[in-house]
Amino acid sequence: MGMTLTSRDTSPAASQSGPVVFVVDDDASVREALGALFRSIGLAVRLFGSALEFLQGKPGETPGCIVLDVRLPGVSGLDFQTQLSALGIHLPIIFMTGHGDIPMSVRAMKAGAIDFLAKPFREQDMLDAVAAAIECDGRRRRDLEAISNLRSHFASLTPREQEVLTHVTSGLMNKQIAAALGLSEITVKIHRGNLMRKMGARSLADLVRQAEALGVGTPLEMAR
Amino acid sequence: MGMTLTSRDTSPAASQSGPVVFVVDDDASVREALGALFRSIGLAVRLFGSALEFLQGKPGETPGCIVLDVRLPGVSGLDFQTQLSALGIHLPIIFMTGHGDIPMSVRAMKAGAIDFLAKPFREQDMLDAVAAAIECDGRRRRDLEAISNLRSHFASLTPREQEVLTHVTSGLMNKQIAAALGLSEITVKIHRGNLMRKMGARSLADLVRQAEALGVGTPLEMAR
DNA sequence: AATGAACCTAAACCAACGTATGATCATGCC
DNA sequence: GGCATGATCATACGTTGGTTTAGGTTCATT
Repeated sequence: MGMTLTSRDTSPAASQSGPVVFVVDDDASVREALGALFRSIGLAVRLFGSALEFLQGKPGETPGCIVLDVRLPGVSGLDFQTQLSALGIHLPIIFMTGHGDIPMSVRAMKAGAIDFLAKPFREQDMLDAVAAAIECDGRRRRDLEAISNLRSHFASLTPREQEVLTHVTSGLMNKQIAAALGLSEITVKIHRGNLMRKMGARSLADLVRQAEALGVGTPLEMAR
Repeated sequence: MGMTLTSRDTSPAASQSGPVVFVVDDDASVREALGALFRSIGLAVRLFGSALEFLQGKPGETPGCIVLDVRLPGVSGLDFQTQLSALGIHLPIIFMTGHGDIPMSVRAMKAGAIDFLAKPFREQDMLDAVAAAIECDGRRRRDLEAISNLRSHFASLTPREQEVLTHVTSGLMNKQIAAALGLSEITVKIHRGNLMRKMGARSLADLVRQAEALGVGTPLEMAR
């Protein structure tokens, strides 16, 4: 097969199709074999010969996972894992290697890899790992989107409203918040009503949970 | 930060001394060498020649970690890891092996092992792993104790109070709770006041956070 | 100059919350 | 029987929460 670069799949709707398996391996035959394997179960695939090539694409938005050879031209797969993390690309990684050792695999797993397969591996093991990785990425993305929504709601609050929110979710009464911020109680009530509406919180319990997810308004550990 | 608590493992007051390293290896010379190593930095050590021997002691209460050879008489170290988990013994495990392979190490790490060291390893690596494991166990125990306190508080509530708590932390008003439980509003107020006192919650925000930690009173995912 | 956004406040009002006080009833235990 | 506990309800009172209406300021943008 002369195809060396990205083999964009037939499906044109690359936006919201499904999870994609990014295969990064310098051995073209391995790439192609893996590509065929994943396509055989209906997964979209993109193939890359190096880390740089992979970065040239714009991953990170697309859901899926990375199948990564430890030995790459240029950087090592382990270092690449670190780079990706630093770049904010948190796609689950499945490592594979022909000449790996235990410390290598342990380092990869400690750094969050989903799996680490020594060549030769059974195809089923790879498929299982990819399935787990995609499942994991899906969960991560759902969680991320949930708190992203929360954050945008929080960002839509005025500074004052944000202050009031943190005080409210800390369990302070309107009177106390007013004193803390140098306001009258009625003003606090106004802000409070506004922020409840903007945050889409239908009860104080709602708001506290949202604040918990956002990491705001929990000043001290609860007593006892 | 080595807490230089005396290695008086002789004393029967094993209650609140410090973290203990449980070494499980069938090779007596390895056991002794590890024992000496850990004692040299002020850690308490207990040595075992087999998994059974280890279980004969009463671990699980004592904070610390396990240093475990993969090859053991009887069960394999990996299987033993599973057994311990099933037994509710969640001490962090550091594996070591002279004849391990990558799948073995990956399985161990996936099952939650702190580290997996191939012999021969550097002493410093083992010490680092043990330090990390003890730190991890400390965190786990602190978290566990916190929610254990919460649970005992929750258990001290009467059935009715528990019901009311879940409804309150779901964001319902007293009136709605009363309707849901077939009570009058005043009765709900009574229960509510009592449970706030018993739970040691000084505000509704407090209570919601406690309920969150307990996993009660979060009926539906928040809208939007 | 005008507009709008964010901020602040007040008066008035109603709903919700919380805590007494006092009482009834059933259960289980000594 | 006597006792404690849990559960229930009522009346009453005071506090807290929340909205509406009706103002006011400052500041940046238009």
